[in-house]
Amino acid sequence: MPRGRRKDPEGEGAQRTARPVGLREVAALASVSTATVSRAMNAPETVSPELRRRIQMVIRETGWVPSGAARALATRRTFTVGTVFPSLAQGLFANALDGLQDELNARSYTLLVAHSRYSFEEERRQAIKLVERGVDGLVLVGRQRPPELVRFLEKQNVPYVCTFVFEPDGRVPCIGPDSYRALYELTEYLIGLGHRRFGLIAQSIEGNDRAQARWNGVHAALAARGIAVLPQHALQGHWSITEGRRLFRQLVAGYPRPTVVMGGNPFLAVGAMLEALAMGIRVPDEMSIVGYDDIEIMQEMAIPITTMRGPSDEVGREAARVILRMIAGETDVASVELPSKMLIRASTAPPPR
Amino acid sequence: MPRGRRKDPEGEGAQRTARPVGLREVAALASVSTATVSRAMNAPETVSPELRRRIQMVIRETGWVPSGAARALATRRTFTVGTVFPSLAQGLFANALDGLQDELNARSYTLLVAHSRYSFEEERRQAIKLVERGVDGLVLVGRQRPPELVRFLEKQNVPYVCTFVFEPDGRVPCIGPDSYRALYELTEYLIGLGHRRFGLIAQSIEGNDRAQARWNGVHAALAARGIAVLPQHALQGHWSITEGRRLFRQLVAGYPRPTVVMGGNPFLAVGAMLEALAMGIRVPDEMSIVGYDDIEIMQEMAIPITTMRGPSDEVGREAARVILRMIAGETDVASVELPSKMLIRASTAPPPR
DNA sequence: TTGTAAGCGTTATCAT
DNA sequence: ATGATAACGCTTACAA
Repeated sequence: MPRGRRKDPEGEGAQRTARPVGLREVAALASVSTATVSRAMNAPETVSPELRRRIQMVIRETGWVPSGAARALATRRTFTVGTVFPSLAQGLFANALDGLQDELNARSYTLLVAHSRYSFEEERRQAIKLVERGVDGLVLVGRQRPPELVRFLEKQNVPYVCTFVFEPDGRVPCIGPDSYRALYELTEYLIGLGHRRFGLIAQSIEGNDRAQARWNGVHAALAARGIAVLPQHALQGHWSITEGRRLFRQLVAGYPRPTVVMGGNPFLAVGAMLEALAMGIRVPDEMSIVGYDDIEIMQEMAIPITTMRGPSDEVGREAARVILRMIAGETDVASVELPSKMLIRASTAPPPR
Repeated sequence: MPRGRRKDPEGEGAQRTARPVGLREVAALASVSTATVSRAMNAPETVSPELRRRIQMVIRETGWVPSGAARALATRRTFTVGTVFPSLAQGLFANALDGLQDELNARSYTLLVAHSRYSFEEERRQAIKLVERGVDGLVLVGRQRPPELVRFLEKQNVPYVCTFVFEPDGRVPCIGPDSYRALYELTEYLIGLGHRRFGLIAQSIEGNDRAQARWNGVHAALAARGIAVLPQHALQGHWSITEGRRLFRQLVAGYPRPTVVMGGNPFLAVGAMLEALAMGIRVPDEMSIVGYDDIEIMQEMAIPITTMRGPSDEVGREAARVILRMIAGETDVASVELPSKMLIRASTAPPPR
């Protein structure tokens, strides 16, 4: 005769650990059924004002807090959205996270976060963990990921969106700037100024389709004009101001010098600018410098830096809206392209002579 | 004769929406009881290798993912920690979040985030929401908060820690730098250099006990030497580089000028420095400038800025460790002070003449 | 409008 | 070592 967990509610056994109040206690105290309490919470209009009042009182008095786990189990919804970002500390993602949280909060969703450290394998692990936790939807970064993960998400029927990219192929909504086009345009502007010798300093594009798309945009624009980049004029490294200085130094050490240097992110651009100033290179007369994306310091420097500003908190906000629509069951959710904006500042001019 | 939800598992009704595989299906396919499958997951050593193998196979084949909600309901644990930070986008908090996530992830906990936008009321709401979601513990910022919230957390028995502060009073663990002492020391250093006329630019300290503690430290150090700050030399505003410039301009417009300007955060300090350079004020000969906390640009500027570096990702890491210990039921968890470090750079020197 | 009770998918107790 | 089953705390179909 198997018995399972002992029942004994208010039986002889003097319970030492007073069970926390639950829906049942509230119902009992308000002299209604548990169903009514539940309705009073989730569909107040279906409960008579009188009962509603009584129930509210009891809830207040007892300080009852409904159990999310129980609710999730019963409804199969957690009202929770998960994100796997490469990093949480980088300005770009931190801003997006902030926007995401803002928008989710407004619809009383909660945000679960994880980071992948730019590793696909880690992204996969984290995403799976989030699905186990029961997230209703997922916000990921980039369009590229292991097919294994994609299959998993499809099988589990977890909706997700890709952010910071815009490569609509109709399968999964993308929310972000079209980095390719943004850099294509920025490059065209520079070509228009007369530049022909380009120097490129970028963070490593390995496992980073956003960075990849940016460089593709640059090269495409150059190729369209028959311009080639000298091998020693295309450098990759880490991302930081210090790294920007280092790469810039390396770039201008040889001959011929580029007439314009493009930084793949704001830090590299700031580093390049600082190093140029330190080396006594006159910007923009001797050399132009541009960046990608915008941080406050770029426009506050002695010579403000021309750049293409991407939307980052707006990516978060829009991603929230889109994923919520998918969760709500909408089937025709489209990708949304968020515009980048070219900010022409003092760091760019026609090449010397 | 009430019936509740219809049961009919594999009854006549051809279920169109195939129920997702669950523990039961796995158990059936492996020809074991659900209890055994559960054990194979949570205490493998208590299950015979043979069954373990069989179960693993079935799990792999079916792609079963355990339901976090059900598990949470049964165990009353979610393996989830929540945070309510004033902002997610600010470098300080973004770093802490990153460290927190890192450390939690290593112990397979997941992080739920919310932000309060520096509002106590919002902090309260968010914290309650997180508790409803079932977080096992909470990481908050600062020592000060509505007693209502404190009571709530105590009543619900949710452990929490306070970060970015160190004011151990034995009740709740604090993890952070002693900002008061940090700025006390920085100020003493400046006094030691000979400075007597201090200019202070800070972000608003309203509802921000960390910023408050910093200024208290400055004023205490000054008071200890009988130094007073002129009213027009203590300015408050927003936090940003632009704001730093604005406040600095305002500060030096009058007479007498301070011989040293202290910025309450890295952005204000950078702004002050940029404005000083733009105005042709020679730093540090004519005027010294210091900041609080450290961001990369501070040491990369033409004149690197002296500052007191606080630990920010370490705050996250340590907070994770401490809250996990509390969740584990440890009762004697102490506060931990994380050291600040004075970084003397080129922006400070004795006052002119 | 309100009540009854089954069911959500696990874990854990007890018996074997 | 394994199995049977109650319990976790809600929601909801159906009946009244």
